[in-house]
Amino acid sequence: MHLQLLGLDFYQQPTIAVAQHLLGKYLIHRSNEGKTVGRIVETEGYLSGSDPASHAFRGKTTRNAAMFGAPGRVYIYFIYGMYYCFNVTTAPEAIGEAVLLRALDPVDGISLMQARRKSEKIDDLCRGPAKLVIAMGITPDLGGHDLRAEPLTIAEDLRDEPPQFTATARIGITRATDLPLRYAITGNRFVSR
DNA sequence: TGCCTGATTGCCT
DNA sequence: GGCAATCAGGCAA
Repeated sequence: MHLQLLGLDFYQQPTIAVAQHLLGKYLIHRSNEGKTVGRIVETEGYLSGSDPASHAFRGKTTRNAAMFGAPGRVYIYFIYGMYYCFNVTTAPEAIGEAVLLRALDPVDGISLMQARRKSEKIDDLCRGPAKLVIAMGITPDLGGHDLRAEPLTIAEDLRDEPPQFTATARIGITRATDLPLRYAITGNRFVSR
């Protein structure tokens, strides 16, 4: 597979555009356990100011500080007392916006994903924001990491056509449930729900 | 200080 | 389909 790193300008696009353009891209993590690769098939945008479902809605805090930092970085947060969710920060500094990765198509390192997830089911390895974090071996110490650098990067396969996607309401939130900020590759079997 | 909720998941009925 | 697990942050008192 021929992969090429994304350019910096990618990270300066508006959050909604980034959420859509991340579809079809590859998330690559190299750890001492091995390499895992997943194709992004489902994302959600979280905006600033007008989006009460966003962690950034009430302003910058210790927890969400990464959202207000430089774009193209990792924002990872602890939720429900036991899980982590993985985001890519998007907007310029001081503007708290990010894109949540909700599902991946397992591409490489599948046996490692199965071991981490304690599950053999390919379809279920990365179908869900906390599941993909476990399968990819992403840990909270990667918070703030620059995704242009190892060990965790995002790349594209130039042979890929931009995928068709569907926009729907975001999942698992109780506020701003009307905003169509969830994007999923149309008909993809690895999309959550 | 105390209570409630959450960008979830998996187990139980 | 229902609900427990498990804890940090937000908000009321």
